[in-house]
Amino acid sequence: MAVANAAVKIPLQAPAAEKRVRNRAATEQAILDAAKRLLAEEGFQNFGINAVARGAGCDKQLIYRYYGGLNGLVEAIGTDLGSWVADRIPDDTGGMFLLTYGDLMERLSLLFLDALRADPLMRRIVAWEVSESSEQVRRLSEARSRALAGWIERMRGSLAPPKGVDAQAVNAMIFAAIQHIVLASAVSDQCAGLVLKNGRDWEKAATALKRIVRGVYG
Amino acid sequence: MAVANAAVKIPLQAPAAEKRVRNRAATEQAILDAAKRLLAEEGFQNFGINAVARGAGCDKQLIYRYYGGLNGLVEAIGTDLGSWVADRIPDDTGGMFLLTYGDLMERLSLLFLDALRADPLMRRIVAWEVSESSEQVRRLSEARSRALAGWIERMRGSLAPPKGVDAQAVNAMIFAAIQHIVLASAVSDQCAGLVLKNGRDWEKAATALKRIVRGVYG
DNA sequence: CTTGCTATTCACCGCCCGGTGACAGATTGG
DNA sequence: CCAATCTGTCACCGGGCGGTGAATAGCAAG
Repeated sequence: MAVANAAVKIPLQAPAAEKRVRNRAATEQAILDAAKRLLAEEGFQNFGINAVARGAGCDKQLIYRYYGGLNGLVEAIGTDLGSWVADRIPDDTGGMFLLTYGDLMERLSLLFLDALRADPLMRRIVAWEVSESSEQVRRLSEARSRALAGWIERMRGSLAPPKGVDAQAVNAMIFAAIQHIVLASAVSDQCAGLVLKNGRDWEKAATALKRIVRGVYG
Repeated sequence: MAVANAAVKIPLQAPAAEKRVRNRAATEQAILDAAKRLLAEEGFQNFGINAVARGAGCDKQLIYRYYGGLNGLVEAIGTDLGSWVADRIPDDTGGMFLLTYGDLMERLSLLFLDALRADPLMRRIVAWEVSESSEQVRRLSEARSRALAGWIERMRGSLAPPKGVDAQAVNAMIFAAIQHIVLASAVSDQCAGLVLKNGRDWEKAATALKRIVRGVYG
């Protein structure tokens, strides 16, 4: 009764309903999309040539041809990141008047918190950043950093931080806190003993964040 | 003059100067040490049965026999973590009188910052925690969390947080900030645009941290 | 010495990975 | 029509992984 030949292939991906059309641009896009999807959903751990090719429903050879391998593909993701960020974080003040630097930082913090919570790809990239120091991830990290810095710069306008406070260091701390708390919660629904499951939990976190910002910038 | 047989073994690890003595306890310890060393130095990415066995200079079969596989070994690392923490973070107040909750949190923050900076194993574990949600890492995470909570509890003594502040949430933010900034700096010498190379850079970070704590707790 | 027991090693399996060379079908230009 | 080119597929390689069954080397008691 045993199956004669062991190698029964299971069609894991791309049920083949749609026939592959010969179209390089579309294939490139499919590969890039698959890469982003895979990274966002599975994380960087199982991110590889074979997995991306499977996800894109094409042969891995095409990834070498069109992107020059994984490195090039990751770089392409990085290039996308700019517009990606711009699409997901509002650029205006949301109809509020930001009178003080404290107003600004409070708003930036909360926006960044929500944006990161809602963006699995960005989360995976941040997790990657703190886990590995390869050239690949460094490029990605720089792209992300640039996009973020640009956003902050645009929002800042002409507001200047108060004297006597090392705003750069303090802000780095604040953004670090946001990133870590979001990463930790995405993986285990808690961070340093603080449960972060439902909306009420996150309200507490947001309140704490505001308190910290206001404590420093008034 | 070529060597007849191709398989010239290069003695990568354990130069064989010391002959393996038949001693189960010692071997178990060697395996555990190798695992911790490997995890601390290489990170969780290439952490596996084969690598640990190589590092310990013994056969991987022994890891299965003595620890029941990688899971058991990781669990053993977790068990160690309690004493590990106790050895590395001072338990007393360092001769200072902590009069207020702000005093306490300032001191805890700085101690934790330094301890984490000095402990690569702990850093790798934290990075692991935010990158993967397997059962393995969950155990490790819990062990770390417990050890840390115990330490804080011991240090806290009878000091109570001020009313009107959600100390748990705020503290989670503060510890999150510390963890992320240390992780990021360990990998890329910077975090959110803030350079963190030499001691002066870290003084800035510490000052910012104090400012944040004092801003909240006075 | 022989008989066990225990610690340790060895050989091997199947699997998936990254990477490459050769091939097949469509499209285009002369 | 043929030839060149482009897009896409396939088969294969070496290597490392996790995992397992069997053999071997040292010790201890009888």
